[in-house]
Amino acid sequence: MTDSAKPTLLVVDGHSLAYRAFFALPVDNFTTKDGQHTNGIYGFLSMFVNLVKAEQPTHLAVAFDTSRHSFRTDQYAEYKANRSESPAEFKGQIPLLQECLAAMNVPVLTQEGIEADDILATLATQGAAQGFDVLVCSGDRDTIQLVTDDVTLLYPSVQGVSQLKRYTPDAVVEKYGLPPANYPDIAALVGETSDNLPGVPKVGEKTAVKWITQWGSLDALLDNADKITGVVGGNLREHLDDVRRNRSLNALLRDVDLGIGPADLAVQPIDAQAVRDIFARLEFRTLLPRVFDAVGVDAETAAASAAPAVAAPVPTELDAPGLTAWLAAAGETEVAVTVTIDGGMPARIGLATADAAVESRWSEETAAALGPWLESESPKVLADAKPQVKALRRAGVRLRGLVFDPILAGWLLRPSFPDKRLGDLVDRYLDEKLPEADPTQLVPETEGATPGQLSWYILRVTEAMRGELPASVAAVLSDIELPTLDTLADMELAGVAVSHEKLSGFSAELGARADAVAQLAYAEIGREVNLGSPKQLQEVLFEQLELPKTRKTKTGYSTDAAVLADLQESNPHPFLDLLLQHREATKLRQIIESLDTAIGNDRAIGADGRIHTTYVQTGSQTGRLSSTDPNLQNIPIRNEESRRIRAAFEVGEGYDTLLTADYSQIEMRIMAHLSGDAGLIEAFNSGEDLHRFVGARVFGVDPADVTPAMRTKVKAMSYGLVYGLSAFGLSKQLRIEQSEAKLLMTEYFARFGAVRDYLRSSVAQARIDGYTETIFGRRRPFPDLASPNRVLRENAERAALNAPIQGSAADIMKIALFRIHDELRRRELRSRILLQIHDELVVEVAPGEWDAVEQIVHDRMGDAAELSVPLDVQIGRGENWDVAGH
DNA sequence: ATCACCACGTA
DNA sequence: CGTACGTGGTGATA
Repeated sequence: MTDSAKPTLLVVDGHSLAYRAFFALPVDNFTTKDGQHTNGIYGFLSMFVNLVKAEQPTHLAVAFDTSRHSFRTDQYAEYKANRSESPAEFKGQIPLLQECLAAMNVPVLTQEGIEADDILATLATQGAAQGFDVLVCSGDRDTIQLVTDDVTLLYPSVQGVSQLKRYTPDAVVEKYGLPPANYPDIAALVGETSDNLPGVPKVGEKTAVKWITQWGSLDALLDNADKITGVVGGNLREHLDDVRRNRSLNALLRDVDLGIGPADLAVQPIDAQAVRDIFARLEFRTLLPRVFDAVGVDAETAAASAAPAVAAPVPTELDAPGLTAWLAAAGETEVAVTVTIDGGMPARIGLATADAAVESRWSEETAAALGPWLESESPKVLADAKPQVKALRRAGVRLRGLVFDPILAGWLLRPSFPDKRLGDLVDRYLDEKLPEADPTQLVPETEGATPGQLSWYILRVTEAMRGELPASVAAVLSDIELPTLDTLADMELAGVAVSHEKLSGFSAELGARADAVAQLAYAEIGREVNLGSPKQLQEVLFEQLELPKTRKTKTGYSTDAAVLADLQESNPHPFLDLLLQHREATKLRQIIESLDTAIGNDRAIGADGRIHTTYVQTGSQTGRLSSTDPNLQNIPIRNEESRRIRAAFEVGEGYDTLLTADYSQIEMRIMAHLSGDAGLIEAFNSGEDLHRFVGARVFGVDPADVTPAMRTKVKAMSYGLVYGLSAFGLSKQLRIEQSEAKLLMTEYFARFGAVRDYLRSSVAQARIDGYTETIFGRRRPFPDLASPNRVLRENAERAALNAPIQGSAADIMKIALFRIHDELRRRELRSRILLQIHDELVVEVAPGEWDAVEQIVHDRMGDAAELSVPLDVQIGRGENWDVAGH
């Protein structure tokens, strides 16, 4: 039992315990979606938080080995030489575990040439001398020698890392028959297989203890070795040097110069935000509350632990004249604005400057007082501005002067785990807790922040974030994202007209076909199964029909379309084709149904015969938009039948026609620009079809002699390049031998070598910087480029190779998007942008405006960026999206 | 109800 | 063993 008056020092051998956890926990249950194994990290942290909670140490450190090399291997090259290389799946976990500990503000100690246990021994010795109760936690038996009245060893049992056995001096005597200080003597005689230290043959623990007890010490025993009788006596005499060597090596260093001592290891409050971040990356969910619990902070208040929160001002409720006066006083200072929304319309509005907050109900009078200021260039900050901008527009107010949106800024800073709510940003950048009402309570204990208070927080978060925004990222925010936000609000409000009649007719047709095909399929196999269930299909295909097993998935064997097509080729069966037909019909029908229910589904607008998607501006890691509710960026186009869906997207009433505009090969053009490859640049400047031009070069023929097969091959190669395609992937896609794919790549790079050089150097630069950058300065971090896990690292390499290309294309499209929007408005044209599908725009053109609109769209897309190759824009026109898209 | 997984639509 | 997304069904969990 520890004396509660004494401070408690807990020192842990991180490496050995994580290694035990690695083997104790099934790796399959502890792997992130990217493929990072986390079982060792999880097991260690799980044990560690239990330990901290149970022991309540006042001082704490975790030690790690630096490498296999140490002063012991210098003395004896065979030391631990029998140990096999630790698995790669484990190695990669140590740096991540150290990151977790750093986030928890737990000191991580390492020393070149010194093993973790020597660090433990040094700290334990110093701690005991300085009046600490010391707890040593290690999986290495040599640490038994450290046990004294002041030092207790916690040793993992064979059952697992969570069961720790306490070794006090009494417990050591009970188990080994000798006091802790003599344990190394026994170990030296017996030997330690795991350290590759052979002992005296035929001498086990029993004999060793007997000898030491008899002679009092190892030295005395060795001095009197000639007095030992029998075979073991002879063995001892023959292995005296081994025993001396073992004893020398198993003595832990107690005087390592660590530069710090036990007193420097006082337990620190954890960095709750950092813990959340690293746990999110490792996909640990249940561990988070346990960590907060162990350190005495509950998860909800953890964020507020460090800094004392400044109380938000109590906002003053103002009427219309009050608002006018307040705004006049605010002048041109930056004001944060929060609009609450009810039924799509503004309900309340809160305004804040650095030292004051006011708010008001939205009414005709207050709107009239606020309108001119909201529509002025006076600088404003809104968090997640788009829905608020939309609500204001519905109320007839066009917000201008938006200079910052912390949600967008947060996404630009960390696109992989964007903070979605203001509360997340308050946690991260202010280290405070945003007051939020508990939605589960009818009468919440804590009131949620009011709009005025929210605005006050927004302003403070903004100030904190500006300090962290690199200039190039700040420029992306103000020059690209904020103007885009404004445009997207109008696009979402406009919506796109979709014909319910066309859709419902087609849906019924497909439904009837799906049913008929299903009946035929059932007949083929003699029973009814759920054709939508991969699990049931596996039974049919691989058990009943005994078709060859296909690509493995996590839960069995794949039944996807590519696999079924392969099966149809090798083992033709009518069921396969029927299944494919059924899949196609049901998939199309499902898309149609979801579109149909989305028509006029926007509560705020009512049924207007149009679909209003939501563009998620923070929806990608590369800078692209995403589209939800419904997703209008994945409407089918590939085959004739699916185009009937596009035909249902029509020009709306009061408008004349739809215009589609798309960039042709924008990513390859960006590649040409970034790589500066003379051949590729020439290809785009020549006016020749890109793939024909490239094909001619690669195959050494005239452009006119490039066959369709050649064109297909170089086209696949060109597109694949942007994604980091391998020879294996290329051969699979083109269904050619790997050797041929390899040859194709060789020939391609022989002609377009600068492309390869660029791709390589861009990944290399990302490895140095830790992030990639688009032409316009948008960044994307890639921590996994440094991972020792090959799969993880190579995935990161491909994504890093793609990010500047896809991201630059997204930047260019956004620039074109808002410039078109702005010019249409400036010239007071009624025509409006409806949709953005990454490299395509759909515009609704008002009567008499075609020529002007076509010109604007073409030119603004064409001159959105100045590259070393032209940006080619294809324009289409028609009464519906299908026709216009041709 | 919520989650993971599979499958599949787009650029 | 090619990047970036969102949706919907199934089947296993709670």
